[in-house]
Amino acid sequence: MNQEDPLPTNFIMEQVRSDLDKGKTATVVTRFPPEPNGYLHLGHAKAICLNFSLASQFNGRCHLRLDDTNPSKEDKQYIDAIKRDVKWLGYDWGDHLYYASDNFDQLYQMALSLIEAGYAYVDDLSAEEIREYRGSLTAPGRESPSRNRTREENILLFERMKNGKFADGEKVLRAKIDMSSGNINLRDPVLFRILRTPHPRTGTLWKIYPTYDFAHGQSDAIEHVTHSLCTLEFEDHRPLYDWLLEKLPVPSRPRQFEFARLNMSHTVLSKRNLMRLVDTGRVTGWDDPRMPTLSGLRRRGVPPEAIRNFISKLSVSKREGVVELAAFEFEIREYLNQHAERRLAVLKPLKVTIENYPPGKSEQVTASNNPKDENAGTRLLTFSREIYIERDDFMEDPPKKFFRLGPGREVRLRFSYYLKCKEIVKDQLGNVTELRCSYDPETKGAPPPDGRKVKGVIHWVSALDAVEAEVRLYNPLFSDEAPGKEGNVEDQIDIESLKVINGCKIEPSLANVTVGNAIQFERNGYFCVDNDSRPERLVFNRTIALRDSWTKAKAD
RNA sequence: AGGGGCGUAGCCAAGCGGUAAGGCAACGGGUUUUGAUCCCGUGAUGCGCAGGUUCGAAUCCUGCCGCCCCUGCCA
Repeated sequence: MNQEDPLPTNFIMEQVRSDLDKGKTATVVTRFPPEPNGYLHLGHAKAICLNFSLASQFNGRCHLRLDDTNPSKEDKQYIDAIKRDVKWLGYDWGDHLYYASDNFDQLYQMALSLIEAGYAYVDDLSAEEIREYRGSLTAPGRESPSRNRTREENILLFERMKNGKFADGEKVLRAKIDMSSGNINLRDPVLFRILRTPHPRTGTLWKIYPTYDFAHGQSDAIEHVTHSLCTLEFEDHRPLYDWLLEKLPVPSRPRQFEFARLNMSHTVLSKRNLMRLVDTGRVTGWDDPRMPTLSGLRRRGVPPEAIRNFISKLSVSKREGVVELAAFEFEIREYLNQHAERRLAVLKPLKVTIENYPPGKSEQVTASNNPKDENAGTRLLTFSREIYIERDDFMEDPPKKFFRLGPGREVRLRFSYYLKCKEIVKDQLGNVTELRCSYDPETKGAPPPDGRKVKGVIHWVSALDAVEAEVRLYNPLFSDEAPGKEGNVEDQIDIESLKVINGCKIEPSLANVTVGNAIQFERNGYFCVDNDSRPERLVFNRTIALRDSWTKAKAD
């Protein structure tokens, strides 16, 4: 994964370069440390790309570390999903898969050494009391009565915590730092807590678990991580991160650097909100194609390359902002335009009978698979007397700038002939049910001898070999720019975010497309086969529509 | 008694004392058998505000203002 677009420089790269130049470190080791308590989303993608590409640019390495220090929230199912998603994004951690839980024993020993050094103590205070003693943002905290226990007593108590002699929450191990610090993280933070919940990996072996603050920096040190990247809300934790590394017998000295997390318009990117959407059943699951999860984007047909390009163009800074959805959509189209093969598919079919084309006759026309890629080759399409065109490509009473079909109008059928509308057939309700047209046999793949021009080119499918399919059209989950700012996200879902169309007529070659392949339905958008698709019932997802200046112009 | 961050175009963002990169969006124009793609063009006399230092300031100094984060035994 070395061949990415050149990354714009950013403050973290500059830091690394300078550390290398000054000899502060010989190699670069980063890590992506998700907690296995949910599915990865676009926000994680930023962290993944950042950590992996930073390491690869400097010929270092990036670890995947599952930060599994809280068994009450974590679950095994998430671990596999996380690994699968990171791989799908295009990154490889090689042999460097780690778990914070691998370090439980070492962390316990380190805690012991902190106690020995007089920097930690077992506290009897309840959770509520600790909160009370902590003080407030503007008032200093008070020292716990347990703060001055002897080392011996602390060690004994800590051992008993470990051996399950106390109930959950009865005691905690705290660092002894400064209850009057302006930084609340330094007011004797909790290092270990009692939790009888079985752990997905260590089972019932442990009755106590380290907190994030105690586990993270030390795990970084144990893995010899050099640059530990995290998001802005951990800036306040850095003094504690450094304090622990200084006091503990650690094998290396990692440093923490913070960057702004990704926010995107019309999207929610917090585990809490995504979980709500899933739990309330407002989406079909974590992999609903409308979800900004990696599994959702994958099912939607968004190529991992597009995600990587998007992230790499964002650059990295400490400014909290909101990236417009359009910037992401641009990268999806950009990639798909180069790589997706083109096919003809009629979403809302309108039957056309070509009166001057002999009944029973058919012929083949050649169609380019991808004008952007000569190697993609060509394919043959059947042309016949009866075809389907898009309902939206016909208007009985067209406005001035409408270039498509209308009574007496002529257009080109893509890759084949000129077609002229002679007559409209309607049902009793006045709905247009069929068009009777004529074609010009002298226009097959070439301009007519008389040089007349048509402005419109429309797609079509022969009634002879068209295949039926279901197509699911997606729009952003939220029409609101900043969903969830107030109120519940699940109540803000745009009902237009999913439209299912049945009875679409698509060219037969589309029946052979497999999951994971991107296809452009010409003039419509980029599509992929959904997991729900079966040979007898094809289902396609629209990844994203083509840019459309026509409907935009119409709206003005 | 508070602590930690951040302010450059609608959005993202370079810039590191020498006279405001780039991308997205938007808007014009051209090409086109996808109203797509592609190509060309248009935007900050000004960098949160006010002072100061300097020949010269988005960059240095001072003071304001605005926004975000922190009082889980979550991460």
